[in-house]
Parts: sequence; C-alpha cells; structure tokens
Amino acid sequence: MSRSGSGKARGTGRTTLEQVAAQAGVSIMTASRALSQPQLVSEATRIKVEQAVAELGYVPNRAARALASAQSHVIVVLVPSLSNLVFTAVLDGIQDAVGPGRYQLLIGNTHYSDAQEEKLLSIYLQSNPDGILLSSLAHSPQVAQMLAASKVPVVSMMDLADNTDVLSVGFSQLDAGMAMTRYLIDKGYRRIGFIGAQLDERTLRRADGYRQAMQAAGLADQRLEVMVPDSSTIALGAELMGRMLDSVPDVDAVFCCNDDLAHGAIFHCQRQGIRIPEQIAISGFNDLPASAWMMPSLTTIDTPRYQVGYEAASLLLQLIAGKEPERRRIDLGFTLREREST
Amino acid sequence: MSRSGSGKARGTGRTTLEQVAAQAGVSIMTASRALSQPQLVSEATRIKVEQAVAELGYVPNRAARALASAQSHVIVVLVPSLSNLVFTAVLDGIQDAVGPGRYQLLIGNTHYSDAQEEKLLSIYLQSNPDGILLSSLAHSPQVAQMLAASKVPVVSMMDLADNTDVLSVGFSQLDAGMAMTRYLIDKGYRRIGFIGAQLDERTLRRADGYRQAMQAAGLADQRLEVMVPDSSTIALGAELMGRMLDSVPDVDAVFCCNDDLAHGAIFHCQRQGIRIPEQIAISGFNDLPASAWMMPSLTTIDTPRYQVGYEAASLLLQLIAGKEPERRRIDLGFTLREREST
DNA sequence: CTGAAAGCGCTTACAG
DNA sequence: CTGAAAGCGCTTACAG
Repeated sequence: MSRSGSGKARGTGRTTLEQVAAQAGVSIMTASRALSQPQLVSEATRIKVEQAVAELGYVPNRAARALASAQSHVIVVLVPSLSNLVFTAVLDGIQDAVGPGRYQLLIGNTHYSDAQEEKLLSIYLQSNPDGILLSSLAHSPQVAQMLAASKVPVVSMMDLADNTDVLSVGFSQLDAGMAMTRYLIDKGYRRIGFIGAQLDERTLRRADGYRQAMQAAGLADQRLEVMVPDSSTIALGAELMGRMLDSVPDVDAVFCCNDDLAHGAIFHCQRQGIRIPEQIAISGFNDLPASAWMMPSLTTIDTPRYQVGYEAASLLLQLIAGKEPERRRIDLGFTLREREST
Repeated sequence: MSRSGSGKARGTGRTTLEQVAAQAGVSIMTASRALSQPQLVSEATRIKVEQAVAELGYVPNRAARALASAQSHVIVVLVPSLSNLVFTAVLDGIQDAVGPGRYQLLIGNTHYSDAQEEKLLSIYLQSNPDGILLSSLAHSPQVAQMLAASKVPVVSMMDLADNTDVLSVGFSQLDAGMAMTRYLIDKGYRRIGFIGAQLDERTLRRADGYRQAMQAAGLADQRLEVMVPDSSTIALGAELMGRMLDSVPDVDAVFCCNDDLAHGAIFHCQRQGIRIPEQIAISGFNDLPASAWMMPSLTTIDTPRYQVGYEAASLLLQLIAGKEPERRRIDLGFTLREREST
C-alpha cells in the first residue's frame, strides 16, 4: 500500500516483492521464501507466488537482497590484461566453475599496473564481495593492506606461492622457464638468447629459470638477455629479435617469454630470409592457438590456464562455504610442446 | 550505538557511515554529504570526516547506496566472446569512455548463444543497471521483452540498425563485405570463394555483401561459399580452406569472414606448397595484430572496434544523463588494408 | 552549512 | 507451513 499513495516516489518504480505478495495473497516473507527456499513452502503457495511473479514481471532487487542478507554473491576477478588470450581462458575456467546465476563476476583489468589494481580493488570492495581472485602474488603495500582489512577470502592464480599463507593455484613459472632452457641446451644449442617484455612478475620468474639453467650449464652471458618493459606484442617481438641479432650475431636459439613475442620473432626472421630452426631456433611460452598451426610451428610451453581459472574458483568457493580446503597450493604443471621451430 | 550492543549481529561487521559520523562528531547525513557532495559542507567538517574515514578504514556499502538512491551506477555489457580480440578492444574503448570509479561494468560473455544472453540479462537486470551495451541488433523475443520491460537505455554495438528506434554504433557489415569482394574483383580475381564460420548476424551480413557484389559482377556461384556454424579458429580456417580447394579446384581467391580463419587458410596453403597470392589470394576481416606481420601479410578490413566501444559508451552516458543525443546511429566506417596476400 | 525522520526492498530471527 | 517486526546502511526531501 505504502507506495501506491500519491506521495513523492523514491524507489525505482519497479515491481516489488510486496506487490508480488499482495497479488499472490500471502505475506511478503512467504513470497520471499517461495522464491529463495521453495522447499520450505507448500506447493500451492509456491505456485501462487510464481504466477504473481510471472504476471507482474517481477525482477528481484539485488541491492536490497545484498543489504538485508549481508551477502553480495559477488566474486571479484582481477586480471592484468584482456587482450592476452591467456587471461580470457582463465576467465572461461572461472565462469565454468562458478556456474551461472549464483555468483556475479566483477571483472577488472589492471593493465599490469599497481595503481590500477589498487583503484579497482578499492571500488570493488564497496560491493562487499564474497571472494577475490587475483592474477598475481605480489602486491603494493596498499593493496595488501586493503585485502587484509577486508577479510575477504583471496586466491592467487598463475604462479605458486612460496608458502601456504597465501592460497595459490597455478604452476611454477621458474620451473617452466628452466625446463624450456634445458630443453634447448639438450638439443645442442649453446648461444641461447632470452627475449622478455612487460617484465611482470611471471616474466621475471621465467627469466630466473632461464638464467639458472644457463648458469648450471656454464653458458650464462648477460648480453644474451634482451628485456624491455613494453607490452608484449608481435611487433615488439619482431623488433627485439632484430636487436638480438644485431647485438649477439652468433646467437643460435632464442627463448621468447611468450608466444606473441615468438611469433613476431619468427616473422622477422622470415622477412630477413633467416631459416628456422636451421640458422636459429625459436621457442615461446603459453601455446596460443596460432603456435601449432603457423609455419614453422612453434615449440612452446603449454600452460593450463583454463584449469587454473577453474581450480582457483573451485578453491575460492570452498573458502566462501566455510570449508577448510585440503590443499592451499595447487600445482597444475605445464607441458613442453616440441615442434618445428627448434 | 545500535550495533554496539550485545544483540545478535546481522550486518557485515564492517565500519559504517554511522561510526564515521560518530568519530567525526557530526550527524550521519553530514558525513554522507561530506563524502558525496563535499562542496555542500564546510571545509572543517569535510576534513574531520575524511580523517574519520581514514582512521576507521571506512569502505562505503554500495548495496545500501544503490537501494537508497535507486541508482546502481552499473552498466551491463554483453559480448559474444572474450577469446576474440575484437571484443576485448571494444571493452577497452568502453572502459576508457566510462572512466574509473563512477560506473561499475558488469561484463557478460554470451558465447554467441541466445539462451546465454537471456540468462545473463535476467541476472544482470536484478542489479537495476543504469544502462546496457549489447553487441548485436537481433535478439530473441524473450530478450527483447525483458529489455523493453526494464526501460533501461540500450545501445547496440558493431552493426548499424536500419532505423533509429534502436540506438547503434558501428559500421555496415554489409558494405564492408561488399567492399572487400569488389576489391578482389577489381584485382582481376574471378572465382572468389567465401569462408564463413559461427554464422552470427555479423558474419551473415558480410556474406550478404559478398553475395551482392558477386551477383552484380555476374560471378555468383553457390559452390564458392563454404559456411559452417562452428566457432572461428585458426584450425577451422585451415580445414575449411582444404575443403574449399577440394570442392572448387579453380578457386583463385578466398575472402575469409575474419582474420582467424584467414590465418588458418594461409597456414594450410603454406603446408600444401600453394603460393599466396600467385596461386590463390586470401583476405580476412578485422585486421588483428598478426595480420600485418605474418608472411605473407594479410589483406583485410580494419574495423574501428575500440572506437565502437568508446562511442557506444559515450552515447549511453548521454542517455543516462537524460540528454537527447544528436545522433542515434553512429557510422564509424572501416578501412580496407591492402597487403601481400592478394 | 547542518540535522531528525522516513524510506529504499529485501531477509533474518523469532513466534505460532 | 506462515506471518508481524526489526533491521541491513545508506540517501532523500524537508526544515532550520
């Protein structure tokens, strides 16, 4: 009754539960139960309410529900990039694990920026999320402080944490970088270069792996590393490959820290008439769709990115449900795909 | 005071505006104003409130604000795919136009499914969004009905509407399909094939453009069309190219409805030893980053996807602000990039 | 420039 | 199986 008067309207003007209840001839809270816990209500009541909902075109007000129940059913997901197919696969995994309807995903793109991460988090925290999924282990002090103060469960994706204070799902970027480098060494390559961009923590860990493997084999040489903070693109891969060939003419293999750069490196060599792998071998990281199909096909590390998203979301859902997860650090491994380019 | 008693707690346990106001020694609504309309408050008051906010680590409760103000500050964005770089560029444009903080983007991936679109919309409508951005013009009757009933402003992206009942920002998929086909005809190709996948409305419009141009030139031949509903991938492009070569051995050019398929088609030809463009020309659509760099580089249509997102979001913001936009149909055009593959 | 009251639309205990 | 009351944490008019 209250809203049907001629007083000033404040709400959205939409159909409310109150109107549904009136139409169905039940109390407002019976109507509420019929919708959210139908097993607690008689079938006759449930049907009456459902009819009223259909007739009135009732759409629940999520803000009111969130406020009353102190539960947002929101999960925040922060990724460093959406133009990188790696993270869209992670999102697919998350979406599939969470399922439709129950939770709302709030997806933020940090563009690899700490400042952006902080900004997004401060905004998303206003939604009182039930859980948070992050794509990195390292955070600015501000972000760490906000996360701690919020007391919201957090799971980190992609790399693995050193300890189990932080929940993490992924694989060892260090080991993967080492594995690719050892593979090239075992193949007989000696002057193995490393091309890295963006220089985010995952790239740096892969570079660490490269370095450790080169040192163990007595092949380390600072000049073999070409690293720049720019975003990884095909164009940059081509440019850095050119720079590598100029500065280290005797380089016989190049490990690119991701497939985009490797594709650019291959295209550059093709334009220069340099044969792959006869004159120079090239490898990548991530196994993007093009890598298996291009000519020559690209040797790379196949990373379980969809699985990472899926398992991280599953772990988070356990935490949200108040269960103590059996594993707080889930290593999903990686697979080296040997192809024509090495 | 109310919450500090020993009664059963119902809320989230977080700091509230009430606590901030108490700490600052002002009323709850003065505190509210100090945060959202600081110009209406004395500087001394503003500073006191800001200090209290900092000391208590206050984070506003968005659900409460949305409920009280009947404004969600949410914009819903529905895209058909995130693994397609076209739509991540659209999202970037939207994000830049909307700016940080003011609006929250609710991003949904329909995976090219009407059922998913309906499901997502029904859930997102519960958040009472201020506006909706859609990636298509055609919708199921259920979706059309939900949109109409919600009375939320909607802008459609990518293709252009036939009339101005619907607000749309994009370019003519038909014209673009026609332009590429005419270009190939003008180049002297006669047996021009068309490879299409997904068969979403944009692909079908491009195919229409191809067909009209071929008919106008007296070159139409049903057998030149290879179209399947599967998702566009490089692998599928390679497969469909093989099918095309088998069924139409005298084909001299192939217009692929997007770059992913074109890349696959090129890789397939390279593995078969077929020279491009000498034996067969190949063109794509969208101008993905790899297209300019691969060997041979790909002739394609450069589409203004970032701009589409930016302009569509700008238009939506005007509608939300209650302004009558000067243009309800914004044509951003397209550019044909001639490269080595044709 | 500041405040007391009412209200947004739901859910949560508590009764019956 | 059903209901009356209180409350979630804010903002909106309305006064002063």
